Parts: sequence; structure tokens; C-alpha cells
Amino acid sequence: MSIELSATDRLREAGIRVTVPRLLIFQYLIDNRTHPTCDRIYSDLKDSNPSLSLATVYNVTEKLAEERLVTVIVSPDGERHYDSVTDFHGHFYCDQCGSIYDFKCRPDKMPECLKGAVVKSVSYIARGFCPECAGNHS
Amino acid sequence: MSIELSATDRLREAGIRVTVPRLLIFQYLIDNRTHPTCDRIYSDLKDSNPSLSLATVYNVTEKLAEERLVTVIVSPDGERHYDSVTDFHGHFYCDQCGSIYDFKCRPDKMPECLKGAVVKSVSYIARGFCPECAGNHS
DNA sequence: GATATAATTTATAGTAATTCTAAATTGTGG
DNA sequence: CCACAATTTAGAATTACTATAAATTATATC
Repeated sequence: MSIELSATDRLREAGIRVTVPRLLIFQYLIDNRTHPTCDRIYSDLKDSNPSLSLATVYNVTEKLAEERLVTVIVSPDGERHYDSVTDFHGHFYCDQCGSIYDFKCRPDKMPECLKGAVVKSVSYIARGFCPECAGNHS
Repeated sequence: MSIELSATDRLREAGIRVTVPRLLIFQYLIDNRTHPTCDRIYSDLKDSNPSLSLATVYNVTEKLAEERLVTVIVSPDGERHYDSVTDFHGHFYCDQCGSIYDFKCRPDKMPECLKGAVVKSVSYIARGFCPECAGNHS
């Protein structure tokens, strides 16, 4: 059985300071697999954490992404969404309702012409109407 | 041998009005495979076309994308880039110099859980340092 | 445990890509 | 060639995100 590290330990392991906002936001992302934006995270957390600032959410998510503790998904409308699952998988973005669905897929290998490139991340994203919205014939 | 339709004919075939800005911008995208943004298209065309407006570039590129005459690439920094090649292929975005490289790859098929979804487009984008920028050890 | 110091947080102002609006212009079917 | 809807245009508005600088906090060291 695998050992689940706590959010605190994962921050420690990454070698970055363990702060209240980092724990708060990281834990939120672990608990909420809804691919939220910074704005969403902020509005969900601010009531129970009045001192939290939107700028902090931007700072923290950027740091977590830098440390590869979370993944950034840039949706087709250009907004950044965050995902605590860092294993490679695809995303489907619904143009109608804005939801993002996960799905399994494998990254292609980089071609010869990009030999020498440092690949930091790979994203696979489809868009259209999700089954629900497509059903409502729009 | 394949018949190459002119930009005009391709607009006609799509059933949309053939206007001066549409022809201008579509032809620009056919001639320039550099994945430009609207701002870039505008600044490259405005001198020879003083009446062209940036808003028009936004309108036209959106329309062309809607008609699938061009592809939108949302880069990891959230900016929209346009590509006149609509066959599926991957893109590599360099964090350092901002260039976008094309490469061949195949789209994965959508999973069972998304049966019923209407997939309008699929994008595969990697990011990191391109061979050139990686070479300059940054 | 107290403390020094550098990292982080915070509020707010600033930036830049994109969208909106409404008036002027233009393409196309009749 | 005319009517009319579609498109273009300039400029204002919006909004996601970044920068700034002062206040706070985590942690290494005593």
C-alpha cells in the first residue's frame, strides 16, 4: 500500500516554506477536483479565511505549479485552471457549461526535430459540447 | 494532383461573405505559418492597410476559426495564436523565446465516458525550452 | 524559546488581451 | 442599381493577471 503524504509534508518535500495560504490552497485543490481558476479558489475560500488575498492565490498556485505539485490547464478561452492530479491525462472543455472533464490518454513522444528541447509539460485538451450540453441540443 | 482553392473560393465555399479584411487576413495566415496573434497580424498589416482595425482582426480570426478555415492555438500563457493548417498536429511552445513549433502526432480517441460529446477541436501542446534556447543553457 | 532575516502575504494600482457598442460602410440577392 | 443585412471600425469597457511596496511570517541560529 502506498503512503499518502500530507499536504504539509509534500510542501516540505518540495523544499518550500509551509505557510497557511499554501496549505489552505493546496488542500483545497486536493479536495476539489473541479479544475478551478484562481478566482474560483479565492471566492470559495475567502469567507472562511478573510485575510486571504486574490494576489496570494495567484502567487501560491504559480508556486505550486512551479514545484509540480499541481498542474495548470489553460482552457480554450485562455483562463488558467488548476488540477492537483499531476499524472498525465487529457481534458475535455465544454464550450457551453465550461466544465472540464478528465480522461485517460498517453502523451505522444516528441519528434526528432525537437531533439534537444527541454519539455516541461504537455497538455492534451479537447473542446466542444459535453454529453449533457450536447443532449440539450445546443 | 490536388486542386488548390483560392482564399476567395474557400470563403465562398464556407458560405460566408467575401470581404476585403477577410481575404487580407486569411491570405496572410496562409502565407505566414508563424502562428501569429491578432496583435501581430494587425501590426503586420496595418501599414499597407490603414483602414484595418484591430477589432476587425479579432472578428475575422474568430469567424475563420468558427468556419474551421484556421485553427486556434491557445499558448500556455493564454494568448491565442492562429494557424492556417487545420490538419491535426502538435505544437511546442518555448517559454523562453515564445516560438511555436509544429510537429506530427495523432489525436487520441475520446474515451467512453465522453460518449455523446460533440468534439469540435483537439489540441496537443507541449512547452519548455526549444532546442535553441535549451542550448543557450537557460 | 527569542530573534534576525529572508520569504511570503497582502492591498492596491497597473497592464494588456479581448470584448462591447453603436455608427459608418460594404457585400450580395433581387 | 437598390435595399438591407452583415461586416467593419474606433474607441470605451472589461477582466484575467502582474507589479509594487509595505506588513507579516516561517525558519535557521543562537
